Amino acid sequence: MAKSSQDSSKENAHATPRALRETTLNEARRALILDAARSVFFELGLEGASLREIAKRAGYSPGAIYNYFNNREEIYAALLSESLERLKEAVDNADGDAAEQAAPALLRARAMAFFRFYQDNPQDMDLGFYLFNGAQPRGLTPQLNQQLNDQLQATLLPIQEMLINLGLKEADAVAETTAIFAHAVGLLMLHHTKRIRLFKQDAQALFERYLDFLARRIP
Amino acid sequence: MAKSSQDSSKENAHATPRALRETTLNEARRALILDAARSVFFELGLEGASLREIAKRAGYSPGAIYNYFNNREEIYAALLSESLERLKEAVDNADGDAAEQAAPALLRARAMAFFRFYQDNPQDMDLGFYLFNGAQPRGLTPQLNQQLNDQLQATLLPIQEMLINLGLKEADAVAETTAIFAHAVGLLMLHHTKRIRLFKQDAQALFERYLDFLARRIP
Amino acid sequence: MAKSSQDSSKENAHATPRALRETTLNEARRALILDAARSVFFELGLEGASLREIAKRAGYSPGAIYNYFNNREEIYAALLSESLERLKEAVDNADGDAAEQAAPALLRARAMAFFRFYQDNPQDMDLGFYLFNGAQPRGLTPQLNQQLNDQLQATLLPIQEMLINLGLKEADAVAETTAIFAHAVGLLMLHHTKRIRLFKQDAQALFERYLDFLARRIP
Amino acid sequence: MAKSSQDSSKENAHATPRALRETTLNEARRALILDAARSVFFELGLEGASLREIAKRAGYSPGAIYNYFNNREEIYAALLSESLERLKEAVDNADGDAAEQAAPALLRARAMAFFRFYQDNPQDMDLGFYLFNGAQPRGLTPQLNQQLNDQLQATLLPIQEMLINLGLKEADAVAETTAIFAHAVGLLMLHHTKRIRLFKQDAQALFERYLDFLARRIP
DNA sequence: GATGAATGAGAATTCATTCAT
DNA sequence: CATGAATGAATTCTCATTCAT
Repeated sequence: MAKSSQDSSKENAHATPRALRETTLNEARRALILDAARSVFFELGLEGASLREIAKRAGYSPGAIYNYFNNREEIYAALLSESLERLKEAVDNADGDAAEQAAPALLRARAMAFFRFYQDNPQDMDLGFYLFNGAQPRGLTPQLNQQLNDQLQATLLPIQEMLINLGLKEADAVAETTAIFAHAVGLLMLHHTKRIRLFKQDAQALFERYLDFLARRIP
Repeated sequence: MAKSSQDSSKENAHATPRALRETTLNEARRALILDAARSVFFELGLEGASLREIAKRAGYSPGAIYNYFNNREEIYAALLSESLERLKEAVDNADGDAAEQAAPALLRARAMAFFRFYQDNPQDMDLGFYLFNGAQPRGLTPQLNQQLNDQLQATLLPIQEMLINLGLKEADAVAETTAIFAHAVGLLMLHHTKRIRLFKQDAQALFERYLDFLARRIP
Repeated sequence: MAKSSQDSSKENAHATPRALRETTLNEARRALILDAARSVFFELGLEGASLREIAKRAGYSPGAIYNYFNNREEIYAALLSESLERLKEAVDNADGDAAEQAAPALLRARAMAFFRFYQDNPQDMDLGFYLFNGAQPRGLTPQLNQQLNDQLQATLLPIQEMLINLGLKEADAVAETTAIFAHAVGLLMLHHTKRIRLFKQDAQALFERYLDFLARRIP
Repeated sequence: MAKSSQDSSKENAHATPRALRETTLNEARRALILDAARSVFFELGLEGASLREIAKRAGYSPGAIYNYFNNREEIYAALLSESLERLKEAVDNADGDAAEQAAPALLRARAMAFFRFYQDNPQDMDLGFYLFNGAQPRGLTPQLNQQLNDQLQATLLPIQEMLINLGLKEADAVAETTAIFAHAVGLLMLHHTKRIRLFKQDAQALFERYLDFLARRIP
């Protein structure tokens, strides 16, 4: 089944050459559709992102899409999942040269990586808001919904870990992580909708300011 | 020009009795439509809020609506404007019995009033997100957009004033107001989309926590 | 509301000239659509009878149809209802010159009228089979279903009355009416599907034969 | 020519061992598909019986089906053919313990067997109506159509024989057989569509009543 | 023989908006 | 002012069938 490409690496373990080739092809085509979907979504936004348009850009007839996805929402879910993967990578790689540095520096690096990812990729935020709207977005199976939730949480783990590392108790670390997340989200909203201009403020500067205050609270 | 009734008070300044009567009638009918729109929007959400449904509830035919609004978005804008009025009222009345209290208490009361308004009225948040998405939402004239922006800012003024009152410089007060706003928005997003459950946190508690830390920074 | 034209005669009782004109126009347009639907249904059968095709033949866009009918099934229901009206008329008028005749002659005249109606109008049979398929055809409200059932029954009443007139007890008359109905339906099926050719028989002759035997049983 | 497997016994007469094996295999696979089709058809009805679903249940890909049938209708034809076989079997076996009984009892037993078969297997009736609709159903070759007609006729032969046995002339026996067939079909229609409820009658009781009257006419 | 990707036509609805009346 | 009929474009999704592999 082409439709469940998630862990194809394992599935391919003992595949025949032919099956392997087909799976690979399939994934390439799935990726093609996802690329088209992303481009549509980013250019035309939610409203313009119709199956027709996605199919057209992918060079497919509308019906063909259903060989790779069960419905429109699943495409978005796949897009979001992939976006969260990139986010996770961004946060995981935040330490970079600073890997040897002290915990406070690492905390800041990771939080900033999170912030910068969404600051630099506004469309990824839209994606998240679209699908994270409501407890269980229509069209998504509970499994898919759960998976996306898990991915989101995994993304924030490196920040939480560092807070614990800095001496916070588990409970406090979770609360603080949530607060950091919320603060970032709020600022990013203001930033991307340009409402922040009303206050003549800069989102990134404000987020750094928040981290400054945080650093003072956690010695 | 029945369609731009916003500042009708000024327009009416030198109106003839007949024109005045008509304008008044017009506004009453506009209000009727807005009532219908609000009820639709609150009951069925954005998706279900079709012009037809609004017209039906207002006792009008679909076409008649266009005598009062240029398009569907304008109705939403009017709804949002009215929502912002209610928000402003909520914040302005926050002092309540505490009016005689010290500045820190007032700051907290006002910030909490803002937070609570959106916590208790999720639909008002939806409205805001729908129209505040993007620099100049489709279907809205720059004037209308500006007006909504102004209303939003006016809403936060009481908080900013109190920060100045507490000794912050104008610039710092604006920054802090923005930060409070952002933090509230971020938490409210997590709250209404129920994502906050992932972290097993409570939005209001976290917001109060934020205000606690703020109070320590501003003695 | 144009959509419930059923008892428009009563509704029009005290209508203003304008309302009257509009109602009349409306019914004419409804009739236009029904004509188109009938022609589609009769030419292309069930499968080809799409809303699109009906709209095209009626000179309407697909969406316009929905001003007159709530869905596709309702059109068919209206078609069937109208067909049953014609059937009823045929049976009611069966006595004709024979009105003065003896009961046995009248019974035969009525039964034959029923039979002939469906023999001469095969499409009306298709219509009936389509909508009378299953206890409550999808898309039909219970009310509509009930109405059609009632119409069907009313159609057979003149036959039943005559059987009572001939001395049958109520219960026997109902059973016999049902049997006559079933026999007619069975023969008509064989006739219209041309299966009767296999037996080199003539449907009408067989039905008359059935009535002959019946006459002998009921002296 | 795998696709016209109907009289494979003759075709195999002088087949090479290899061809024989292949033909046998083929028929087994055809049967597999038919089993799947039957299960789909009985579970989901005509509407839900898509080629895809049939293929899935048969463990085939959609395309593979076309190696065994030229189109969807042909599958239904095969299903109907098989249904008629079962019907024939039911009628042929009707005599049962009554085989030694008098002709009137046998006539009744056979007619009732016919009736009961369709009363107990509504889906077999649907199948028949689907394909016996119109002189030469779409998608069916004249040959196939002829074959199904023959099968249907063969089914009624035991009844006709018994009528002759009871003294009816050939012509009368055919007419009476047709009438019995029609009466059964009409009642079964009323029964399966539940219309018979309108008259508060029982289909089987009415059919027995018909046979009672018939018995009196044929001493 | 079998696959399954792809087509292309088609399905019923919905809706904001326009405009003659 | 108000009507409501009409448009026309759009929506997602389904399916029998074909065909390169």
